[in-house]
Amino acid sequence: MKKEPSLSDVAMQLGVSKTLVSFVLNNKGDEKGISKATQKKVREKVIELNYQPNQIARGLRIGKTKTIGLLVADISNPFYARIARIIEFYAEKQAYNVMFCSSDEDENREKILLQMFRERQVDGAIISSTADNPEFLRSLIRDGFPFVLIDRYFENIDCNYVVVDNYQATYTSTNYLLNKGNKNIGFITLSPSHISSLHERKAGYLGALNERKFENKSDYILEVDYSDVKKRNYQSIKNYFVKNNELTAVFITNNNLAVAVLKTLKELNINVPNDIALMTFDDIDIFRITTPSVSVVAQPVDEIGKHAVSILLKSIEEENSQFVNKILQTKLIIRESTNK
Amino acid sequence: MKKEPSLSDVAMQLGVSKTLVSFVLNNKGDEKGISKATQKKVREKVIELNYQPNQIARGLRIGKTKTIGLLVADISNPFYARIARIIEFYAEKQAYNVMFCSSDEDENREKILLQMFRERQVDGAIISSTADNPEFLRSLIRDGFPFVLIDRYFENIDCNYVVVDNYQATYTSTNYLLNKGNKNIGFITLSPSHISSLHERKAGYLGALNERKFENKSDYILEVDYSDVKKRNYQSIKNYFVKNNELTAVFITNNNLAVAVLKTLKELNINVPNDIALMTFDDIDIFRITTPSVSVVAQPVDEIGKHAVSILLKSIEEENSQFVNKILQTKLIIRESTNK
DNA sequence: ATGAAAGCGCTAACAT
DNA sequence: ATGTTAGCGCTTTCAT
Repeated sequence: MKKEPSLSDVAMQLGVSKTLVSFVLNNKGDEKGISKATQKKVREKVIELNYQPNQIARGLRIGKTKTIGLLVADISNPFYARIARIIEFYAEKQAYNVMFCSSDEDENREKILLQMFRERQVDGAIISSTADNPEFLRSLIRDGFPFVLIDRYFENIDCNYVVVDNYQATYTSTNYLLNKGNKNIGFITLSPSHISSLHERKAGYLGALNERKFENKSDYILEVDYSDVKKRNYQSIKNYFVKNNELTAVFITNNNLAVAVLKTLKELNINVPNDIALMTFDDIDIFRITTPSVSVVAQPVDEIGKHAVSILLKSIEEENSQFVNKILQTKLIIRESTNK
Repeated sequence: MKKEPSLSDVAMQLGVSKTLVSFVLNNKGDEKGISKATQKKVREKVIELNYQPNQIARGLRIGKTKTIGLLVADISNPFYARIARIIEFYAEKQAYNVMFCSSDEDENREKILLQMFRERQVDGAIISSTADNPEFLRSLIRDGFPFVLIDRYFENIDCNYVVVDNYQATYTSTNYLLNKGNKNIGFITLSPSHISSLHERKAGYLGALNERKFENKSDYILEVDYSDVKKRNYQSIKNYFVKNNELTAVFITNNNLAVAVLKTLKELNINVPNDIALMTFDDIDIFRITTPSVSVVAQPVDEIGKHAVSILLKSIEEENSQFVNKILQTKLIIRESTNK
């Protein structure tokens, strides 16, 4: 790799100081009273040499890298991929760049990746945390490292977060299914189950059942290992449906899992919605074009990304800004899969 | 943000030199003959202070950031999201991090983003280029900036790339459809059409038709604007099917586009595969669970990502390594959508 | 077995 | 209107 021209190359060739060149390039030329003529000379030389400022050096000097870290379970999950795109969009508007990492829902990996982000001096991070014991988040707060949680938060940790009202979402959805006359409603979710969003989704489901005095059979709740879904091992799902064939509806807490369930039902020759109604979290493309199309709880993905970035950047740029907590509402979209 | 402890904090508190601490932390303690006892002291102090090396400073000093850039059209396209995940996986193994950007198939954006990558001193980049006039890639080569193209390459630019045999892929697919007795086979692709992969896919389709002496009506080829797909404006697709209702099969060159077509066909009440057979590029989850499931040309995504990283890192770490060109084979996966 | 000092490329306070 | 200089936190050569 050829050596790139540096500020001093530009300065030297022009017979001026680095300071001057730096001022001009940072648009402080007028403010600092650099003559128009000199400014022009500088800009021309920059183009001639194809000089590109070294942002690493700049970052070291000013203590900011204009980079933010994005830490999610899996960047290839359409929900997170979509969020990544939105985050990129808003970050770029303010000249920030984004670095991503996938934790694979592994708490230990999450810690390591976060540490890596910090060593690389990202100015802050957007995190979908998988932590069960989020002590390490406390230490981020103690150090004043700016971050905002998305999708999941922790009751006993006071920090920035942007989440949706998961309880309300599944409470409403379950009621919808009950009102359609379903008496045996299954619930399929992911483990690790300590994750706040999953936890609350389950609570919303149970809340709706209890309120209507429906018994909630524990058999009707299935927790599938994240790693099984990743490895496409759907045995537990198959067993679940074989065993609980009196179910008339099922709610699924995550898009990946819903895909797994749809595949399994297809294999088992169980028809949606005639044999069983189906509803899931996450409005991704796929659910609009399946036959039947799938009723979903849509998260306001754009809003999540937008708020996450704006809260983070505020947190980075203003010392001691207050923590902000944003709880967004979801939207129930009814399609064919719940239409018996 | 609290000031982080630095190397000299560690050194000072221990009453030793920065050099020594640096040696120990870079595992050169033994080689440099630092006594075991001192090494132990250093490591303990590091933990006590929770010292985290500043990789920006390190990067400036050694001229490497251990970061690679990933530039694609849209990180939220499942094909690219998947590749991103793979690239992350292999990069991490060698202690590299990845920064991503989406060009939106905009050549000018691509140039700017690439420049930004260079200013941020990424050690190299993996690029799915949208360029029509790829002169700026030549200047990367001139500067010795390491990069590898994926998905698309340029005939007259000698550089690293990892692509699939697109001609063969559509040639085989079209022949499959012809053998099934289809006489009027449509072809729906994206513009900008100069992109090598799209270009070759079209050539493969035409090649198969010509060989069998089938006339290729230009009406049967539809080019949809990338921006229309993004904006979910499917009017041209609708018109196409209304106009060409003698089609018995259609091949689509990209997953996003296929989703758009499936939605449109559903709206128009055109049944797949009874009214029309359908086949597309890219084996993403969605196509396995639709009814009917969709026949696809599967790209070896894992292989693409794996090779891209390994070629790039080699290119970064070895001066004057030869350019390598990898052309991978696709796999035709037949599902229900072509089963009349 | 350990340290001093230079320098990566930049910014900014302080000259002049 | 422009220049000198110190220093961000690290690595590494050369001393001792």
